[in-house]
Amino acid sequence: MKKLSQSLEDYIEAIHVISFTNKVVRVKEIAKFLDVKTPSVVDAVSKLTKRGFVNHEKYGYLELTEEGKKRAREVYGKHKELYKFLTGVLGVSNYTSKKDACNIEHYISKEAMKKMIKFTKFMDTCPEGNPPWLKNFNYYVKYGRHPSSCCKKGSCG
Amino acid sequence: MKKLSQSLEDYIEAIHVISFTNKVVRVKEIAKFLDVKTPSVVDAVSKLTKRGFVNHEKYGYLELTEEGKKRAREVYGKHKELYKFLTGVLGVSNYTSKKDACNIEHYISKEAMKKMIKFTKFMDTCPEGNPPWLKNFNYYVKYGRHPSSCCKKGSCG
DNA sequence: GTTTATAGTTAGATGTGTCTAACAATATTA
DNA sequence: TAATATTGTTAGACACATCTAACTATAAAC
Repeated sequence: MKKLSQSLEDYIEAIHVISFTNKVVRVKEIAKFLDVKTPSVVDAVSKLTKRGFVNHEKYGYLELTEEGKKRAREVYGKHKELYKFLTGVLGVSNYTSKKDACNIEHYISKEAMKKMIKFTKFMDTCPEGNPPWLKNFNYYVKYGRHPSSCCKKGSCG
Repeated sequence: MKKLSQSLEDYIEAIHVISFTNKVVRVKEIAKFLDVKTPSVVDAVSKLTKRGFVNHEKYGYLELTEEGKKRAREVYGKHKELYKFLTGVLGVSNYTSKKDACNIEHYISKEAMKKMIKFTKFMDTCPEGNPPWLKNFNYYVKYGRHPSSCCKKGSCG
């Protein structure tokens, strides 16, 4: 897989996400989305075009190539899963989880990501519904100790 | 708290960690530790000196100021906690956990870090010892399904 | 169909972080 | 203590990512 800087990955991801809601993607939209000025976008897009991730006709619309889409799905997939884990498992606020996911998505390994996804799924597929250990963790966060029922009578870890 | 780039944080952390085992810290050691050339170290150290994180006499030894030590402990603390979480909770390999911790330590928020530390502690202080949910998670990773005992007879989430 | 507004581009500057090559200071050792 | 080896520094180059200001192309309005 070709190496891309965090910055270029962000541009690809931005194009991907913008195209969920907009029929076409324009330079200006990307600038707004990433909070940068348009010349920065033009620069980045030109690099991405050269490297085969983006199609772009001068003064026209932008779109991801197949390779670009693939990469965007990878990065955005990590984003979503990180967000789910941070909010759903650790109970981090939505705002912070989003920010953290935006950063961490560029750095976390495939291996760790897989395990994290597994963990979220392990939680979501609990036969009991809301898993006892999650309730116990939330209790632990709130009161700084395990609930008295925790691990007594084999109730939960 | 003053802002520092990932790179400069790495230099501070390197000085901190090297000083665990070496009486004195030298430019060459940092270069080896971070796998960069010595001019890069000199550059970074000069910036850190100007900004009050490092004391350095030309051609002499290096040491962190009080502010530098404080920052180093913060960053390295995150590193250790991330490592513990990745290996201990998610079961990521030692090698990958170390690499991931090295990157993520610069980006993760205080809020998420706090929750993550809580979670590790929640695991470590389980009255049962090894928490049932962790065993169940490992089972889930291995076999792709919850063990039959899971959440039956109130055994565990 | 001109004029005006909007969007996109180019040129040039800045800041960061890295490198190689050449040079300077300290440490080692003969 | 003079020669040599090691370590540290400086100078200059390059890549990346951003910006402002000036310019150009397309779109909208009159």
